Amino acid sequence: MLVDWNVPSELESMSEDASREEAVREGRATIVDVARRAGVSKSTVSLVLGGSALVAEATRERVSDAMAELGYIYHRGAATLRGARSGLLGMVINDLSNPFYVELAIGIEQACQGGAYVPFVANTAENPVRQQQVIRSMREHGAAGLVLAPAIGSSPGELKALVAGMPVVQVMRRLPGLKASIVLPENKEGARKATAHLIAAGHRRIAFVGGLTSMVVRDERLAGYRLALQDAEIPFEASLVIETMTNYSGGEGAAAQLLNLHEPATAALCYNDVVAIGLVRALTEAGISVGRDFAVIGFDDIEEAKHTLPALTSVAVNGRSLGSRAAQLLMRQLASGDFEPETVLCPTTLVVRASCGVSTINQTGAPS
Amino acid sequence: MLVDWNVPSELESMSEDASREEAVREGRATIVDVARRAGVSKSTVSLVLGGSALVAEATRERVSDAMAELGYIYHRGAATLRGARSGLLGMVINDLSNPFYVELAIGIEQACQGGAYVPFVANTAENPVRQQQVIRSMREHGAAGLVLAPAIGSSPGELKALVAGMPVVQVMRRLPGLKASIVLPENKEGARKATAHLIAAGHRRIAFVGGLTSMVVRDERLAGYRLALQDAEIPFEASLVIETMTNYSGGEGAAAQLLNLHEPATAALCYNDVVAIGLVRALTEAGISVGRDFAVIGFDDIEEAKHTLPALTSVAVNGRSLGSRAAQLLMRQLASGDFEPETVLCPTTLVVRASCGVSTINQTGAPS
DNA sequence: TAGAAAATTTAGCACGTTCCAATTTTGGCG
DNA sequence: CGCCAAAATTGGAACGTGCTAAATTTTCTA
Repeated sequence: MLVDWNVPSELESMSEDASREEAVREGRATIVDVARRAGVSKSTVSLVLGGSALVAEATRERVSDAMAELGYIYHRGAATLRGARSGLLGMVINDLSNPFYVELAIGIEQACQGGAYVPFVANTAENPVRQQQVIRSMREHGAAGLVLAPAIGSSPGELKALVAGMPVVQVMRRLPGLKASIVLPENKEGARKATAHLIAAGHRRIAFVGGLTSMVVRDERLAGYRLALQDAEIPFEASLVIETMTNYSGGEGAAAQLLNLHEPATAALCYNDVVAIGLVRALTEAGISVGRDFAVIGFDDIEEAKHTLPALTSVAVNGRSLGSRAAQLLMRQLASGDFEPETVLCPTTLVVRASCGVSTINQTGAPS
Repeated sequence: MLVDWNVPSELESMSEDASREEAVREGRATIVDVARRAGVSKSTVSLVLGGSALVAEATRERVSDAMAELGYIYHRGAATLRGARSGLLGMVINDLSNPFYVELAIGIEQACQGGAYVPFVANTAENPVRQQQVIRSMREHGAAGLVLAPAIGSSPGELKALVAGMPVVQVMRRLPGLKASIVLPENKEGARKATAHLIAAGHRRIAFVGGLTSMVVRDERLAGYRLALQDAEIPFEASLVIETMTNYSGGEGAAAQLLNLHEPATAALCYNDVVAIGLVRALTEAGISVGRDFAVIGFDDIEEAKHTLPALTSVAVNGRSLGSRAAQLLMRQLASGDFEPETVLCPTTLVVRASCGVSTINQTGAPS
């Protein structure tokens, strides 16, 4: 069904010769309409649009006025057809209901502000099928490149064909088979630092809570956790590692398991802040004072972490800067035409707040 | 700078006659390439793409195979040029760092799942200038319609010209001069209900916290608050209305003001949950037990509200359904071609949790 | 003021698609 | 076997823009 585009907005004061033709025009004004109105050729209008230095100041002004009067809107579809860049950057995000990925998206957006690109977000909701659709759709619309936070269970094989010849920057998760750049937080080192902090505070029964075995990021964080234990010569204990969904309820469900252990945990490093907040909540409801009787550390340092009670100690990943880095990398690759994969590791910082119950006194204490 | 598109992906097994030509081809495969490979004309390929019933089953299959082999990607730019719908729905959101608007965006996304449209998010960060840019960019890319959560301070005049002839559905905020549909929560009634609830619990010093006078939504919620007071014959007191930024810090800052009043407040209805959470946090830190000594009610019922301590009582707006409604309305208008403005009011529900300290005992108590 | 040089403007094709009208193929039936 | 209708396929003209090469105008130089 064809809808009537247009409805030429109220134009006052047209020159008499132009008005006849414009009254007849259907659809949006084109470069040719502008040209006619300004009394130049369409080539000149095209030059004005491109900001070319070739066109005389007076002409440029006349053309600009004509564009304003006609409510001219540039037709990018036509331009890409001719080979121009679309100026679209696709961002394919696996879970927008997770605040961390929202931060990531905002970071990407911010990085695009100055540049010539407009970001274009889609949420795959961890659904590989939807991810395929979304990426295809972005290509169809001529996206110049992709920032991809892959959905769990994406198959690199299918993606490979879909993104052939287009630069892709992965964030957070690495898809093994995909030849593409990647921007990652220092997951392992961050988890190591956090765990070491708990150990330094005297904890020895430290749990790792959240995520599922299939998740690459979790593996990295878990590896950091194990490394810290190893450094402190504390034996690793499988029962202290709890798999959950990575949402609030996941964390809430883990509380009981931690407390019912034969020898209960006294501290937990969580896969991310959302899980940690759920855990804190459930522990508090169970009558345990988090920060005094039990230490919890999260991961990501989302905005919300500052505003829980007690405020959550967290390994700060800074989603915004991660997103910005990814977008910048992508834009740089687009500008240079060199799509050689790069890996960018973003440092993590342990932000100590009340939930791990470590006052400055303990921080300098002996490591057990 | 022109970048090399393409890099034709590894194609195995081509028929000998086709291989010569394809080896030479630059750029992405076109409908003509597919046609050649399948041994049909480009018109037939176009019909296959359109799912036309005209084309014979055997032919359709041959064409589909050719498309798969060549990694053909539909070029929407070219199609819109010829008059086809772009299939793009623009979503212009004022503040993606507010979880409520994220919910809204997710709702829009979900509504688009089945349909023929792909949503296209942009965050204006409450910046009217950026909003202009973003809307312009969306038009340039051929967006068929817009869901618009207007930035504070948007000027309807400028927008009007920009969206002329394109259906727009506003959400949450109404721009006075703009002739466009709008989807709104029942702000006034929701605020009235919440306030009445506090009054029924015995409170008489009830504050309204958050937002700035220029905000239309706030005016509506404030009106509901005043209405409830009036119904209970409690005089309105200007010092109980506190303006703040609509973020966590805004709520935090309000706590001191509320407690330092000549006659301190005992309850607060907040402009939104984010403000409410900030307020709860600051009150708790000041040693006040929220839910027992002080009642707080938020607005929006974001996911986070369930997970604070105490859990936050809130007027549930359901951002997702609001977003879905908006997207559905827009798609319906696009399908029918009838852009007559409509107003959709979404009901709100008071979700009672611990932060307003009302056990069932108090709920039935006398109203003052 | 002619002629050259510089500055500015323009004609026209190409891009990948859709749609219309026209053509070819198929199948049924006398 | 021929004819006709229905089914399937096709050629070619747009659509709005960018770019190249060429045309035109203006400015400068002698």
